[in-house]
Amino acid sequence: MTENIENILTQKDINPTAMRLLVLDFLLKQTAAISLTDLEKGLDPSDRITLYRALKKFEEKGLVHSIDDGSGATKYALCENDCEAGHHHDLHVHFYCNTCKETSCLPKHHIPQIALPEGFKSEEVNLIVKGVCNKCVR
Amino acid sequence: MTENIENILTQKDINPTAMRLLVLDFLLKQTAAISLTDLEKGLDPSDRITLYRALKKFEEKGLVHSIDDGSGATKYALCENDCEAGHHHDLHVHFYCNTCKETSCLPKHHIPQIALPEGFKSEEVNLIVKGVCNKCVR
DNA sequence: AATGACAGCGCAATAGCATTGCAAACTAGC
DNA sequence: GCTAGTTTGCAATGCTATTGCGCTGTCATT
Repeated sequence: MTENIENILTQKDINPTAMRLLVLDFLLKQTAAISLTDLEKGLDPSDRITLYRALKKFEEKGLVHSIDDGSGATKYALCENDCEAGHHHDLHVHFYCNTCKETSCLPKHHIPQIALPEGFKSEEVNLIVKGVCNKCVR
Repeated sequence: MTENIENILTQKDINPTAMRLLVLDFLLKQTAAISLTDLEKGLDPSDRITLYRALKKFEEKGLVHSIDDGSGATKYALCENDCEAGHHHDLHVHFYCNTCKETSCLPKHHIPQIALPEGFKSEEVNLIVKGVCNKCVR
């Protein structure tokens, strides 16, 4: 069981330490993107800085991607399989629910091509839709 | 001359104080969206808090809109004419230049409709394109 | 088995940003 | 001129990201 998680790390060239296994395990259980504070609360007696560095390492190695949803805190979520170190493919839409404050990925919804004016070169696109998610709507 | 600026404020139901005239005047001179810190530096011997509250007031009254470009600092830019108090129409794309760190509005590029999954309700869309702007590209 | 290099971890500390409370200064209406 | 309400400036708070440093455990080499 833990073998699985460990494999994920080693495949991404990340040393599987106890702390990192915990973090990855926690991430795998999430349905939405989580902030550093969420992670800290989820893994109670843990140091915030250590978790921060674990996430940074994961991001650097292409295991998670970070999302800035405008809530002030950076959110993190596991990447799709096709991400590589330093070369993210997270060109999908993120959804921020104004009610439950959860940020989730909508990987099926690709970001449409934006026609930029002459001389502009696009390197990255960030599309956040805010509203009410399917759990909060009624 | 100052008459003009004053009129803009009164039309938006904002008391035209000296400070606010200065802020609006500064905003009118900008080609890109500016952060609070930019504003503070541009109007040198001014209190950051006062400027912050001026911008808040402007935003509340529909004179400027705020943009979170992921740089950590909120940027502000004047609205188009069709904005009203509490009811913004800033559904245009924002461009963040990774080189000069400037954020500009691309009002001609409307945000395409995003088809959300069942049960999701969109209230606001935030589309930031990052790359190199026409001044920095070569 | 001892040693040394190194990675990871936890604590402390820093810096930048948004935001609020409070008291002084100012403005407008009476 | 006086009072009420608005605006301003200072101080302070809280949250976030980020870095430095020393301790600890691990692993390889001798």
